[in-house]
Order: sequence, then C-alpha cells, then structure tokens
Amino acid sequence: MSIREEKKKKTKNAILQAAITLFTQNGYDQTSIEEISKSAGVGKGTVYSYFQTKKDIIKGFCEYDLEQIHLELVKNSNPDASLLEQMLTIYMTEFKHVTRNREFGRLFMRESVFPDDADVKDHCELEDKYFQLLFPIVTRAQDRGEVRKDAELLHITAHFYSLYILIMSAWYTGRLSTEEIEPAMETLFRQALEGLKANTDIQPQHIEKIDE
Amino acid sequence: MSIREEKKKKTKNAILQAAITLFTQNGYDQTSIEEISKSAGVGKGTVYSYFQTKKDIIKGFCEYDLEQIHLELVKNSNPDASLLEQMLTIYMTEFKHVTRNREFGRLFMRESVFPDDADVKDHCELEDKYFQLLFPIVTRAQDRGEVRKDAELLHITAHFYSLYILIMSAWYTGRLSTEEIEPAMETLFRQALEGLKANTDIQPQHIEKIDE
DNA sequence: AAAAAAAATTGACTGCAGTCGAGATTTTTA
DNA sequence: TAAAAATCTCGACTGCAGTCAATTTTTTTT
Repeated sequence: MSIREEKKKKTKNAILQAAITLFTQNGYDQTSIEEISKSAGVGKGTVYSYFQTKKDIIKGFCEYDLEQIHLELVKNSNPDASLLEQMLTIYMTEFKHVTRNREFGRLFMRESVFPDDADVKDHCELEDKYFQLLFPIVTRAQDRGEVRKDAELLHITAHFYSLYILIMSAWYTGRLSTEEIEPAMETLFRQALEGLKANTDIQPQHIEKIDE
Repeated sequence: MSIREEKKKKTKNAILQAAITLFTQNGYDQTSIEEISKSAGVGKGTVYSYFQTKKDIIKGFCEYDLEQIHLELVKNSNPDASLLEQMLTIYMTEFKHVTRNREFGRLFMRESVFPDDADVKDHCELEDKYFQLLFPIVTRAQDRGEVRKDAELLHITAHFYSLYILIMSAWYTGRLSTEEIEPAMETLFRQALEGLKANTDIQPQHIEKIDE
C-alpha cells in the first residue's frame, strides 16, 4: 500500500472516530463539521473530501457497522430453527444495533427507507447484499415445507422487512417501548405467517390464539 | 372573527401558497425562506411565527391535505367491498396523493415514519385519527367473517400500513415504477391475508396461486 | 377616546453546512 | 533525481436557516 493510501485510510478513520465521539457526546445538530475537523486534526475541507455531507458521516458509520453485523448474524444463526425464530433473531439484533443511538438510528432509517435520489444506488447495493443473505434462510424454510413456494423469495423477505420498519417507526413514535418490541415483533411475524384472514374453511379447533 | 384572527389566517395562507409554489417551481432546497417571505409579502421573521422550521411548511401542507383525502376516502368507499378492495383503494389513493410531488412526499414520509422527538405528539394525533377511520372497515370485515377476530384491530391495520410504507420505500428506491405499484400492493396485501406459511394441513387443492 | 397591555411583525444578526481556488504533497514521467 | 502531473489539504468565503430585540398593530382597560 502506497504512502498516500495509507494516509487516506488513517485520515478517514480519524474523521469518523472524531465525528462519532462528538456526535455521541454533544448530539448531531450540536456538532459542527469544523469541530470534527479540528478534533481529527485536519482542515474542514478535508472532511468534505472524505464525506459528501454531514449525514454521510453517519451513513458511513452505520453501513459499515451493519454489514459486519449482518455477516455475523447469518453465519451464527441456527439454520435448523424455524423461520420465525431466525427472522426474530436477525431483526431483533438489527433493531438493538440501530437504536443504540436514537439520533443516529433515526437519520439512518430515514435515509435507508426513503433515500435521496442521489443515494439510491448506494443504498440499494447494501440492501441487495442483505437480501442475498436472507434468501437462503427463506429457501430452506420453503424446503422444510414451512413457507409457501408459490410466492417470490423477495416478497416473503419483504413482508418481514416491512414489519421491521413498522416496528422501528412505532418505537420512534413512542407507541412501543423498548421492552415491548420483542413481543410485538413476534406477534406480527406470527400473524404474517398465519395470515390475517379468518380460517373459516379449516376445522375451528385448528385455530390458535396468537394475539395477547 | 376579530381583525387579528382574520389577518393571521390570510397571512398563513399567503405564506403556504407562496412556499408551495416556489418549492414546486424551484425545488425545496433551492428555495430560501427569505424568498418565500418576500413572495408572500411579509418579513422573514413572520414566516417563523407561523411555521417552526422550513420542513414544517411542507408538513403543514401535506397534513392538512391528507386529512381531507382521508375523510373523503372513508366516506366514499364502498362498505360492502372486500377488505382487500377497500384497503387497496385507500392506500392507492394515499400513494398517488403523497407522491404527486416526489420531494414533498419524501420529506413527509421521513417525518411521518421516523419523526423528530419534538414532533411525535403532533404526528401521533394525525395517525390516531387515521386509524380511527380504518377501524370500522376492519371491524366490518371481521363481522363478515373475512378477517380473524383473535387479532387486535390495531395489529390488523398495522399490517396493511406496514406494507404501504414498504411500497413507498420501494418506489423511492426505484425498485418499483409507478405502474408496478398497484399490482405489487395487491400481491402483498393478498399474501398478508392468506399468510406466508405453507398450507400443509389443508387439502392441497385449496391452495391458490397468488404470486404472478 | 386615551393609555396600557398584548400580540404580531420585522430585518439585522449569528452560526454553520458546504464550496472553491490556491498551495502542499505524493506519484509518475523522463 | 529533477520536472511534470496527479492528488490531497486547507481555510476563507458564500448563502441560508433560524433567533431576537426593537417596533408596529391590535385589543383591552379606564
């Protein structure tokens, strides 16, 4: 690695480190780029040669971090557990991770779910990688006869992802406290698997109570 | 109505009108508060006595507008149509409305789904009103035996809302084009009703193909 | 109807995000 | 290894969001 590349890596890290520290300490809005640059020992302009905008710094941090988590999660998850269990583990881990810092999480979710047009490409790549990790889990569940095969993988994955977003929203709007997240997620995931329609054409005794 | 209240109403309207016109014409970021104030014939400070922030102007516009749409929708919707049909009508109308202006819609969705802590209360009130409008529709579907009764109204409503958010996200990330929205929404809503699990314990011939 | 109180309006001001051209540093060329 | 080219660094500068104390307008009191 050349001197230049070496330095760039160090500088980028220093900026990221300084930014995260200051953001955590004083809040995102209360931290100026100039403070970050001073703390990282570089000029203000240099920060902008590593990150396009202030939001980008958070994005850079969260994305890198999440990618690590995803890889770990999928590796460590028990491939024989039920789809429900596996999805719960994955999305609860993701929830805990993203909400470690309320402010970062909010900015990250906003940008992830409703990205600026300029960031769409970037964001989709990350999401695609994620889906590629989830697909084998769903496929295995299909092979076990746990999940219908007449639905696209992407759609099945999308249902869980969609409920994850909903739950994040409920947390940010204060409708769910941190403790209520896990049971709520389980209920909703269960309902997604079971279906919302009344099971009229099945024997009534087969209906299980799912809601609390 | 006193002279003062009269004037306030007029001024607020003038600001909103000027803002929407300029935002639409030149884009949100390219429009400054000062331009808006000049165009509305007031001082810059006055704008801030009617709206707390720049984003608030968009919010004020969208919220008022949406509330009208909601009321109309629920009044005009056919109470005897299936839940699927009704939900599709409602959320497709909402989709079309929110995405009339791509930029406004994005800002509105970000703030609605992941609101700033300061805006949570405000936002929840609007959402609650919305849910109150949807509940009777779901209740009627339950009475018709279309939807399970062992699930909370809020949960059932939440499933559809969650898929609506997902679809908005897919539109903003370019995964779905405008024409693809309606069929995608129908597929996902259907799947939510039917459930994702394989119907192993039902007679196989009862399984319907839902995916395209 | 005049004085006092309350509320609304104003634009100069502050602080920060993001830009840009000049200068420093590293790499490539000769 | 010196000159030329490419890349990185910098902080002064621009433009705008949001604040605030002074002023004007309306309402209430006497």
